Amino acid sequence: MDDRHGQAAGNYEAILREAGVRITRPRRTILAILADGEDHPGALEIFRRAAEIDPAISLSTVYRTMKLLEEKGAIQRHVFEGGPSRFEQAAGRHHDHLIDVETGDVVEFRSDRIERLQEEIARELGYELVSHRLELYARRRKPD
Amino acid sequence: MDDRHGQAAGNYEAILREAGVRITRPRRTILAILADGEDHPGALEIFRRAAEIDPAISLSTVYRTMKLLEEKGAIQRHVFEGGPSRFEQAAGRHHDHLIDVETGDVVEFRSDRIERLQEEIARELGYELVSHRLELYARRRKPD
DNA sequence: CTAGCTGCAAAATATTTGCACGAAT
DNA sequence: ATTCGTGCAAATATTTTGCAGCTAG
Repeated sequence: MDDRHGQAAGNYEAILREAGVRITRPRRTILAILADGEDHPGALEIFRRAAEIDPAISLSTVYRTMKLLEEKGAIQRHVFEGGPSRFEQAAGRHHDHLIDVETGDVVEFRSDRIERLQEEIARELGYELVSHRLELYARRRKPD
Repeated sequence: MDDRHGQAAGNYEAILREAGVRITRPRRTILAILADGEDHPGALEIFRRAAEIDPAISLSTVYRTMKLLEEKGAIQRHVFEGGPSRFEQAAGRHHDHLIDVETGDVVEFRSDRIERLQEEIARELGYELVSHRLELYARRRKPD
């Protein structure tokens, strides 16, 4: 079965444990939310969802945990046009994002051709590619 | 001759005048800086350069002017990873950016192939492309 | 036990805005 | 003259941090 998410929750804990980091109550709560989410929530949204489970949790802890997870490579941070940071599980292979400009929804996609072209361009300019960011801002096509 | 910049300064004024906007001292100062710059300065950097010419200028005015110019389509705003907004003249044809992760320098490039692929991907996903953002974060290749 | 976490409040960063005065048309 | 723009200070939004108490290992 494709229990990508339930699996990922355990995976997060494993990653943190291995890094010698304590598994605390707030962290477990946040991890569960990340593992559950099909979307790309921001810090505040994660905080809201976490507060429902454990009202004692603080926004600072959400931010601290996100930073920690990002450093450990467990999640990825995205900053789409004019908005706050939003997060997603790092599990799965690399992909880029299409953002629905009307709803804010995010669609993931991947193009090996574009990936290759990027490497090529960087090389041509005398650089070594470290990372990249490709975002398509688009509007759902109406069948006219 | 390729007096892209001197020309652009006048161009800015024309754009603003046409929009029924007053050409004031601070605006003229900021416009001159934009027209001059070969780089992608942020609001604070523009403010610093402007203050050298006219110490009375305020940071608010820089922000207000940038917003105005952006609305009029005279400049483009970029928000690169983890930094404040940076601006560039909208003149010239579309291009993407490679950011030197060590120095923050920006190299402009353009790839018709990538442009086409993006259109294609959006269409395949059932969307109509509105705009996009492609940034390559890279490090200068050392000749080993 | 005790180093690492947490919540809270305050700071930091980037940007926007209300207001009374001054300048452009 | 009148409207629009400015500087200043205060407000906003997002994220980070100092600190004293709490807790996981």
